Amino acid sequence: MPSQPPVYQARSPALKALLERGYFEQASDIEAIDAAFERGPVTFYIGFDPTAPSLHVGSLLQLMAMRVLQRHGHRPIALLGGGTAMVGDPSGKSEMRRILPAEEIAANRAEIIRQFKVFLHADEGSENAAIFLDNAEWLAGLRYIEFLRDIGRHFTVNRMVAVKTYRDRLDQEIPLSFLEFNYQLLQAYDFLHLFQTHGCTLQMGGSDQWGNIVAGVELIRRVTCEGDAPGIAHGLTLPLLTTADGKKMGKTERGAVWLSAERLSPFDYYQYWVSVDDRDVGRLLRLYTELPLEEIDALIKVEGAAINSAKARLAYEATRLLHGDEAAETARVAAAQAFGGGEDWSAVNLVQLAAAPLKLVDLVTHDRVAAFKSKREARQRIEGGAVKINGDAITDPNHVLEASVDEPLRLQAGKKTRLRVELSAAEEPPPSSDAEPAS
RNA sequence: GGAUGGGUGCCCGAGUUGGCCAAAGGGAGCGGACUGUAAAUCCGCCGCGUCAUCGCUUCGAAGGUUCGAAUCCUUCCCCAUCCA
Repeated sequence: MPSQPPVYQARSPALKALLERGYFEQASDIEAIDAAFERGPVTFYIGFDPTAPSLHVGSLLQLMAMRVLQRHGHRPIALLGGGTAMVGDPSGKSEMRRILPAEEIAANRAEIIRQFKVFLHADEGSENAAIFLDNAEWLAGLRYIEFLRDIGRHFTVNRMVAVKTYRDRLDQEIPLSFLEFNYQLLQAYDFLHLFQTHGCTLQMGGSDQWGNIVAGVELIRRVTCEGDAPGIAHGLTLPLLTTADGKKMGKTERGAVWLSAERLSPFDYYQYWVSVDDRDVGRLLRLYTELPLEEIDALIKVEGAAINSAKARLAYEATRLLHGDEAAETARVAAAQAFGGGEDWSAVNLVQLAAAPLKLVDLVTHDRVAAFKSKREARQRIEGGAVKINGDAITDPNHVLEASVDEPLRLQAGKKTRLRVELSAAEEPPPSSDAEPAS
């Protein structure tokens, strides 16, 4: 059973904000964390997995929480798991993950750090400027024997096996490799390292990270209690978001909702938020925007279709935070026109193709449009009335489109695809060139 | 290394007396209707193909038997459990 919503009355503004906005799931010692927040700036960290070329809205939740704390004067460390990524976190996974080559992980790093910087300030000279680190720095050079002796001895397998992540895997008799089994030690070691080198006393993470986080808290206690100044560290987890219909937040069939504009245009990002389930709007406004709570309450206190304006606001604010005012405004206008039956699509994405005359099926499956997966499917959908041009359904897949002279075609394909298409005459077809580029 | 049970389409999961299997069923997804760019519901689609009662490629891999194989044989690879 997930723990009940905490009734804890926070004294520190920082914790209060986390609680009110819904970022809190559970903590190792909530009162101590509260007290620490009150006492002064706390250095805290969250680890991010660099196995994808961009973060997505799942990790955005963590960033938003960090942002809240940073705004309250605490110092965030965004840790890139370049080292642990080579091991692979088994948390919440039923199968061993593909292990990425080091080069690929390194290639993802720059983009992810860029995204960190959108949400966390790292201003020179600021007390609580965010710090960006990669645990490959200290993990890559670890020596096995030393690690076992210094760190490994603080862990008992009995305890490790009791951790939910591992226990589930064992109970279900799904193989858990020794490699994965070590993940927890490495993450605990990260925390210890940050504790010792940066005075980091709080680790946060998704609720699936609970076991790993607690392991770090305990490791710090064990290691430091041997010295003269026992150290105390804490852990706090954020809820694992699921949408009202029970799916993981941020996953669509078209893939994850990426933060990178190259992988998901601001318009599509905006669209993601506009089309969330009614029941999720309030929660998402609290988590993914910085609107005051009273304003959010007012927005969602409406009946029926009026909730759409709250969604529009959610989409606008979320897009603004990530892509900036201008992109958000463009997306807003484009969406309002394209989906509101407007004819002014000037803000809608424009695709220019030099391919006229072109059959409708070919247009709709063109790489640059990609509304349907295959021609076969496209044909079926077209015949079913899924495609409209300039507002009129066209049900003949072989309908031929000529070059658009005056203004681009307004193409509607299925529920979500809205594009402007500028068709110009095809260039001289390369004479059946098998003259492939010499390579 | 040995024994046993397995590897089917995005996922789960039928199918193994050889043809009626592009492969049941469910889920997910997609499209349509209804709506509010929501949910629920209903209908349709759901390997690919120049648009097809046609073709091509799929049932771990490679061969083989056969008029014909996901279904039989051989070898190999992988996974799980137990034993060493």
